[in-house]
Amino acid sequence: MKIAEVSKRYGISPDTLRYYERIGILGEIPRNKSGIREYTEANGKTIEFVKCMRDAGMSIESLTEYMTLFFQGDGTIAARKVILEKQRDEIMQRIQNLQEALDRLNFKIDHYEDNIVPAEKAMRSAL
Amino acid sequence: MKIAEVSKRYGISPDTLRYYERIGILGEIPRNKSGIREYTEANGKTIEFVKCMRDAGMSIESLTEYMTLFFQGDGTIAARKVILEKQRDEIMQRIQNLQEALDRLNFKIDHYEDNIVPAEKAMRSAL
DNA sequence: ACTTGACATGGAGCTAACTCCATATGCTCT
DNA sequence: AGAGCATATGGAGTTAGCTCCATGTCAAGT
Repeated sequence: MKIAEVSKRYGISPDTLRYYERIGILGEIPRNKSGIREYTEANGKTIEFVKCMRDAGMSIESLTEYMTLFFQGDGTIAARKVILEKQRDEIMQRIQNLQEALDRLNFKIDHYEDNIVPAEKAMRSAL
Repeated sequence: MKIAEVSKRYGISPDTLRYYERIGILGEIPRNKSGIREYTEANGKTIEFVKCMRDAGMSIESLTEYMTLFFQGDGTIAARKVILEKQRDEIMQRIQNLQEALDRLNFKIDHYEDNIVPAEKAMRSAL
């Protein structure tokens, strides 16, 4: 598939796809005889993984490091696992932060009711 | 308390604290007679909230909007609630993304074992 | 009085991660 | 063939959110 379709399928702009390729995150994307990118299904899988990790806050730097190792083959499996485990820990930390903020927001939102109701009462009694 | 203590207590650099103040996120911080900031406990509560929301990915822009309304008093309660609810939805979405990435990472990490073990066996048999 | 260290201010600088642009080439349709 | 549209490339520009710096003031210790 061409870049426009990949862009649409994964919700990543063509510019960003070319950028990812340039910095080595996607490996080499095959081209047709006139130099146009023809993404394979395997490329699609990579892109989906990258998108998922980016959405989870993994840095471009870590992704580049991971993918570079990946493209080097099986000899790098142990090193890659270390990166993934570190990433997992960061994500768990992030989930904890988010949960804390969520609890706090829910508490605040619930208590806004306590304030709004009297405020509305005051308005009504002012009529 | 002075800026250094606040910085240490909440893990935010003095530069960032001054920056937050400048863009209106913290309101006016009281000064002593020689112009030095003397943060009150209330300022501390605000800072803690800001830190929590920033850690949860709330943008500076949204925080500024929210805090500006907050400092305008009770008339803005309804508007503030809307912002918090929107933020809550974003956080829930983010948690979902993170959970998805986490599942994926755990799956990958578990399967790395499947690859590493044969690789290690190969090494041992090569000795 | 002098040195030292925390603090203040305005503005410049920085990093990550895109995003946009000018220019060029190629495919497709009529 | 000409029009119109997708794509390619190299490089500049953008945005968010800080972070650093030069310069200056002030309070406390010696």
